[in-house]
Amino acid sequence: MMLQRLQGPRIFVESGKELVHEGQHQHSAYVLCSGWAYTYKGLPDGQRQIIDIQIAGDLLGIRSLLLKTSDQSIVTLTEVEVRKINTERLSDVFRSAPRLALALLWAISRDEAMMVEHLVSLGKRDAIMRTVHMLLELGARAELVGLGTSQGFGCPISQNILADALGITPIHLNRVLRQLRESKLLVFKDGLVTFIDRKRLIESFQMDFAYLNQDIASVKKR
Amino acid sequence: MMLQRLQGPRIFVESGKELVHEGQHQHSAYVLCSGWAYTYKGLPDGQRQIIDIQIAGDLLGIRSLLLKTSDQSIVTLTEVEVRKINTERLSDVFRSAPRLALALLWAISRDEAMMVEHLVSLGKRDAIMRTVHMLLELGARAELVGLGTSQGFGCPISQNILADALGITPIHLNRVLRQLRESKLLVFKDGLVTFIDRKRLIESFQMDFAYLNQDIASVKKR
DNA sequence: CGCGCTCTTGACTAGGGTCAAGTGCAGTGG
DNA sequence: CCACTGCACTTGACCCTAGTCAAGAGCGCG
Repeated sequence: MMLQRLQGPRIFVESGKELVHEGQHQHSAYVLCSGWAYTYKGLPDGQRQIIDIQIAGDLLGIRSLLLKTSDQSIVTLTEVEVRKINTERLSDVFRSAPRLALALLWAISRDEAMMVEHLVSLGKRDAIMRTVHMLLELGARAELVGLGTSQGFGCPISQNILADALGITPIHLNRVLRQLRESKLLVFKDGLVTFIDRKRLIESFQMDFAYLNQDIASVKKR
Repeated sequence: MMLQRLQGPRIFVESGKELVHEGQHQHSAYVLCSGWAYTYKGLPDGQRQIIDIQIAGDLLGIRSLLLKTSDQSIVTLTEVEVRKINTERLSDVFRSAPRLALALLWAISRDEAMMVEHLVSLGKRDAIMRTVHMLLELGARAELVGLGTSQGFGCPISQNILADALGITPIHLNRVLRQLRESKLLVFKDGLVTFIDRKRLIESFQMDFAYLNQDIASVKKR
């Protein structure tokens, strides 16, 4: 990617830190080079809904990049390595490299496709399906960047956090995980997700992950 | 907006037609000049989750604009007037008018902010809150483009469709609407939403619609 | 050692889904 | 003019998924 031109120096951040805070005015976007993070939105009553979970190669905070104040918070799940994206030069770069603008747009589109899928999960899938879907998606993405195999992947997410992403309570998530474990479909233990019977998982839950492998439209080829 | 340069001629489409179909390859984006539409994603079991509802002034299909195949369908709720957005010239336009690229990015961001809010609703709010939130949001947006007042607005959405957007069954939505009617908060009848006690609605449900009025970040001013 | 964290499990409850039946149209055709 | 059909909306009875409350286990850490 030509995104290099937009990037600042490497920054290392420890686990559990807030990279961007909801309501923050001077916020920037980052490329996540290594480690895990998640984006959430808080509710007035103190609850929070996790919007998405990011791994190496993902962009952080592009969503609210152009908004004056970020409406979401970003928190690290592990130690991470990020590079700040230089937003002041955006418009210059677009002029000199319009294809980069398209690349950025494409990255955002992929991001949105995942968010849409998440939204569908919360709207129409029950707890087990949500859980399976999320873990399979994370597994597929981890595999794409070499952080896992088709058998499983290291997943530094606590049940509390995963539950906040899935829109269910940690207690119920725990029950679901037990159920999946007992029916020999997958195991999530000690930060390690193991797909025992991946084929059966995908089939019996009718999952479709095409949206992860979206090609860029012909628009770019010119 | 300078979006004019990207637009094709006016097109009129009747109510209930699919503008873009899920899985379609040659799909384009549109500006919705008048009328209502919604975007949904279908599930293998025949259900569907409505992602968002669009009114005059909104963009249709920008989300999957850069993806080879659209993963969502767009359907008209009324007769609509749209203008096709010329995507072949995108990269040219970006070169000559990089600020337009930013404007587009900004439009996408606002769009995403609404989607995030929708996601939060599905994840963390119960049926009444979801309903109130959705109707207040639609009301605020309708008011912004002159299609309603703070008292209410014309809302050409059937309970079935609204339920599919809210992630609840039409039956339950009906119960919720009755409850809201009986507690003298709002009435949704004959395609007309009337806020009886808007202040109490917003207060008792702790709604925050700041995300609808996001200013563009300073990035653009250069 | 005790505190705090994540995880686990059980018992009970409630919000929302399912099933089923009925009402009130607008459209259509006899 | 009056069936007859189809659709959007209502409402009731019942059930099940997931939330709540409560308690305990295992573990890293000051």
